[in-house]
Amino acid sequence: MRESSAAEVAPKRHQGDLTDVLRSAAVDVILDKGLNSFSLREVARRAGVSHAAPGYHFGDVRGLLTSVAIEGFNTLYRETAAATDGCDDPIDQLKAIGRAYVRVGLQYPAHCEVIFRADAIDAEDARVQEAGLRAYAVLESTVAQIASRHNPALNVSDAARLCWSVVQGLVQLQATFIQIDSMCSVVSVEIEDRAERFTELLLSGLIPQGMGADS
Amino acid sequence: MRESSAAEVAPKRHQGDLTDVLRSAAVDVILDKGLNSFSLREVARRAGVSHAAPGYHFGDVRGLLTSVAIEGFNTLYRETAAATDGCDDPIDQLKAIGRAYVRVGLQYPAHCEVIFRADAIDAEDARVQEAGLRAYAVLESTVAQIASRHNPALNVSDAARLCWSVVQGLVQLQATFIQIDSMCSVVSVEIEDRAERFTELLLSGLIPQGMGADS
DNA sequence: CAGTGAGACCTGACAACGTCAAGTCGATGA
DNA sequence: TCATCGACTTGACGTTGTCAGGTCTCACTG
Repeated sequence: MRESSAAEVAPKRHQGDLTDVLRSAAVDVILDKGLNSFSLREVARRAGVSHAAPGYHFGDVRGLLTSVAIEGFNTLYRETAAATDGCDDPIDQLKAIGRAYVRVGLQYPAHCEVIFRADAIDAEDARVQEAGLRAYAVLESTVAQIASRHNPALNVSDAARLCWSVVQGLVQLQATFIQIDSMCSVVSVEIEDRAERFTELLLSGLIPQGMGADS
Repeated sequence: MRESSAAEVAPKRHQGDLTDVLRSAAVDVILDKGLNSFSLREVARRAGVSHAAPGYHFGDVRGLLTSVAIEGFNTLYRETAAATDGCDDPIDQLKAIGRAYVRVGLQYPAHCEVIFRADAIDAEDARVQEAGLRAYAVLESTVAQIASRHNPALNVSDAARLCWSVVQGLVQLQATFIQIDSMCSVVSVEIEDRAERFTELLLSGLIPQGMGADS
């Protein structure tokens, strides 16, 4: 995330990397206007450039959002990979991934909003696909380790996708959960805690007969 | 879903329920243009009315989409409730709910796309909240029965939300899964089968020591 | 049966948007 | 010195959401 100290005051020309400035302006716009009132012209305004500059660099709206999505996947990869780095036990790794995933969801909500919005980005873009696959691979390899150590019968692909669905659903539904809680006058659980509890519920299923996984 | 045999040819006046016609036209537009190139004017065009008619009935874009979301939640409630109706065993009920959920996702993709798109609809709308809660209650009561019969220690709220997250994540990620499969040259699993397998993976976690639940 | 009101929709207008074509301007290489 | 090229800008066009005001029809009153 490069600093954008220049280029924010008035229209200038021939900046080196306007793309970074534009992308981060785009994130800003998503954050406080939401994705469905996102506009290239607003991005241009915030970046202090002409209304057509974003189009020049990213082709069109999809192009810019796709670029944000790639950044998001890379962040997801970086964070989950880093989270698993410390620990050897794949079960701890899985918990760490769950926490990392929702943490990314909290810390970069704009990126996460864009990532799986297939109709808003160019999902066919090779760079998105590659970045996404790389992030997914972290999860799958952890699940594979769990399988080999604790449950050889486990279908790794299914289990990994189950985990992914869980965190993805959680990130998307958290707002709804909070709403339900408030309607039922219950104090809401923090999303990271929820992720932890979900992972444990999942785990006691992934491991037969409840061995391992000291909670 | 009322038939809209009239009002489709040319602008007419004082039709009884233009709202239904407009809502179903909206679903059509979402289906073949996607939610992010959704436009009220296109809806009006398909319904054969003036460009401002949708605005008159639904206030604005959010209003129309919110109305679609309510219809979606009601369908979800109807289908899941019907699915659980036949069987007594709560475990079978849960499986049936999972299947019903993804079936609704397949059959009414437009509604499902809208339902959890908090930024596109008015999530504060009381009717949406009520409809959503009603649909969720079906799931929670099934999970509660599972808990009382098979695992009294189970946190029902957590478990129900875990299940919800799973199906929600699954519906949203299915496209990505298919993409991954095709990149790995693997034949994709049908989403209903995937839901079935996910439910079983979940279940063997929800029930301690692997009792019950003949697979 | 004329008159009146209201509801349901239409017409017209406006600003904002995405996108494209064409222009401009600084740096770079010959 | 000049041509060229990349990085933007300017201007324009068609489309959109939304609002104000008009119009038509029905129901009802007297």
